[in-house]
Amino acid sequence: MLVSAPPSPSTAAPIRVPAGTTAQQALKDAGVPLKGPDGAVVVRDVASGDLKDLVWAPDTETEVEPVVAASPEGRSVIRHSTAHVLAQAVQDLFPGTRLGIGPPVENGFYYDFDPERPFTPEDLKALEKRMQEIVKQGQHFSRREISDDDARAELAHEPYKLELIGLKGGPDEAAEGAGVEVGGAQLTMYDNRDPRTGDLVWTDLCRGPHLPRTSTIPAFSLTRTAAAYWRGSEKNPQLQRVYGTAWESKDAHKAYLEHLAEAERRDHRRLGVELDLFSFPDEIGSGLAVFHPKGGVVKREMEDYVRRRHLEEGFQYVGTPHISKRGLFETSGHLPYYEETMFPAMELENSEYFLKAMNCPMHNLIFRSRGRSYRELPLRFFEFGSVYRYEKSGVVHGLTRVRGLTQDDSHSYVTPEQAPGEIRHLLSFVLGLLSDFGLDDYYLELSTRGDSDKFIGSDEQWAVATAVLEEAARGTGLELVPDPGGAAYYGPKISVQARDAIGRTWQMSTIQYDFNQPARFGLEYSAADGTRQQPVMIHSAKFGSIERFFGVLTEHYAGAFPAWLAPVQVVGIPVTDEQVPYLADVALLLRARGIRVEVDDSDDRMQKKIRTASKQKVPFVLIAGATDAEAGAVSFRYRDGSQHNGVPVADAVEQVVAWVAARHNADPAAEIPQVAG
RNA sequence: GCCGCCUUAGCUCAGUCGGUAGAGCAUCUCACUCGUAAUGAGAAGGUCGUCGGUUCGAUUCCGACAGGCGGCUCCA
Repeated sequence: MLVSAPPSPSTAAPIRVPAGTTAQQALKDAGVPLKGPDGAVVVRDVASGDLKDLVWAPDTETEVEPVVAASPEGRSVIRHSTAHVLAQAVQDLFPGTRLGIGPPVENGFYYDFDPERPFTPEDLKALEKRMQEIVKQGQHFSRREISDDDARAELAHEPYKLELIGLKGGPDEAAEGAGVEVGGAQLTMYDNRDPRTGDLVWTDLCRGPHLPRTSTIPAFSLTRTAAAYWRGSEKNPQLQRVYGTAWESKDAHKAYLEHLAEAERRDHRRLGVELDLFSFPDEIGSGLAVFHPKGGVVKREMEDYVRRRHLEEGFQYVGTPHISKRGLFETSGHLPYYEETMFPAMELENSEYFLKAMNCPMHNLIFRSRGRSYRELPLRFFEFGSVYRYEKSGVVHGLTRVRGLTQDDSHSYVTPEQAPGEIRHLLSFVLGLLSDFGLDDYYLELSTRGDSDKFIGSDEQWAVATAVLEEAARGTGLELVPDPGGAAYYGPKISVQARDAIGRTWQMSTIQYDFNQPARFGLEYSAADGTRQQPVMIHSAKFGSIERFFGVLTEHYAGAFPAWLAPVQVVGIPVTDEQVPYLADVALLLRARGIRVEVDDSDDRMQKKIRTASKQKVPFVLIAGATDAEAGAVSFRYRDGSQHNGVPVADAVEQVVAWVAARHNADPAAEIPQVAG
């Protein structure tokens, strides 16, 4: 929670606040700005580390540090105060609406409500307008300590708040975000007061701190409404959540909205249609994608490269069917945990068959198909395994959450001694693979066992497995984020979170250490001393799923795929019809070298053809008019609009071939020297 | 699965206070032959998501279902 984050290292020298003086006055006297992005919005009590309102006046002389608007904590305070303004607006416009909680979140805030009826988009506009009025009024946020009993009396009409009072000071599981309401031992109310009359306008149970006045909120907007379960559990009633965003300046607000617009432009679902890559026909079913020829090219290039790299890294390509009898998933232990998320069984010949939701059990059968020797280990099986998962209807989302997907799945069978080395090997392999595709900014997450009883195996086994993974992860020097309780039931995992071109993170690769399935399948190998030993199994998916990775790559490149992945790498555009045969000959030369090339011989004008090629994000456009044809040359137009005119055909072919063969992820452009051959 | 919203031509969207519909782009045809992001003209294209109900009459109102969108929950 940002509000209670440790002091940031950039804070200036502490400021002395004399007893009985407000922090605000002390800052003012010290010349600390109180306006703008660099102005202080709250202060930190240096001794306790707690954040305090600017109007706070300590009883004894105290040292404080200013917390400025344009800092993570400052933004949280702005957002939290904006959430209060939203709640006030809601209760103004929709009297009788009960309040849930309203914490700051990444990039904004939300507030949960229990209204008479759900909010409409028009309601949102009206609320935003009312909020602007409240902001303009400059109401004071005024802190007031209150006893539990008094709070219960005062909030008798707010059942959700009453529930929070009962949870006060408890662990964070009270409710995500509840800490901002009832975080400390002493309950406090925040009264919003009219700046002129001092009249009480509105009040809310809140821990604070807050901005001094509503008019100190620099910029905000409401973004969407949604339902959310009270205290995050689907067993509880659903409340109406209103999301908003708030920033330290109008510029920062604008930049964030622009970021959202950019994300929308990059949305792979939109680009999938525009670039004719894939679709989700209703007739097939929700969450089941078909890849069109152009998407098929990208997918095949991805697969070809990944398959090749696996073979180079010592994996053996295997193949397994899409369905199997029930017993297999009972042996693996998956069924008790995942039957509900598997497609229902089909009954035939007195057996129940399931569409497979994971590949590992079948790989185990390949391992077990004959006796294995320690000399074979590490034994690495890999395939593009298609699995089907009955994802709940509300979670299916483009290519990133589907019901039919293909995992680039591998299982390494190793001796316990080999496990650390194999995990290091896998980690460097997946990181290399991701950067080959242009994703080279990532951090790692270590998912470990939680308290729930879904996890099988002994504490000691988990401890060993977790230690092995953690050591390998630390060895990469990358940031490692803990994820307690996030492990699979059979073992801990490392996942790679990659940041894309606009800073969003996606879970990609996973590496899991599994001591359970080898036991359940009775896997064994003959050791050097002739004894039979149980191998350790290491699961690894590099892309996670081909579909998801396709979607992420599409968004990362905004549809402008690197030349080596581009569905169409070269489009030939004749200035007039006369150059069509000439360009057709050039295309033949390129095609003979494996380049995907088309000649636009439609009866559009040349400018239109250039526009079409640009919109299709083709990396190389080769233009030829009479001048070029006579000179045996072509003119390059690159994706950024730059040109390179009069290039001899042989050189042009070599340039394209070399660029593609090098698998550059950057865009070719005129300024980049193109080395022939 | 839950809550809300949405579904009209291949795509993006107008429209009909209940009398079976329109634009731009894309497609096709014709003319134009042009040097770096839209040449012009014309044509074709929709049982208005599906199934029921109300009605003389439903794309429009109501219901169910399917699909989509935004969240929540979930995500081996």
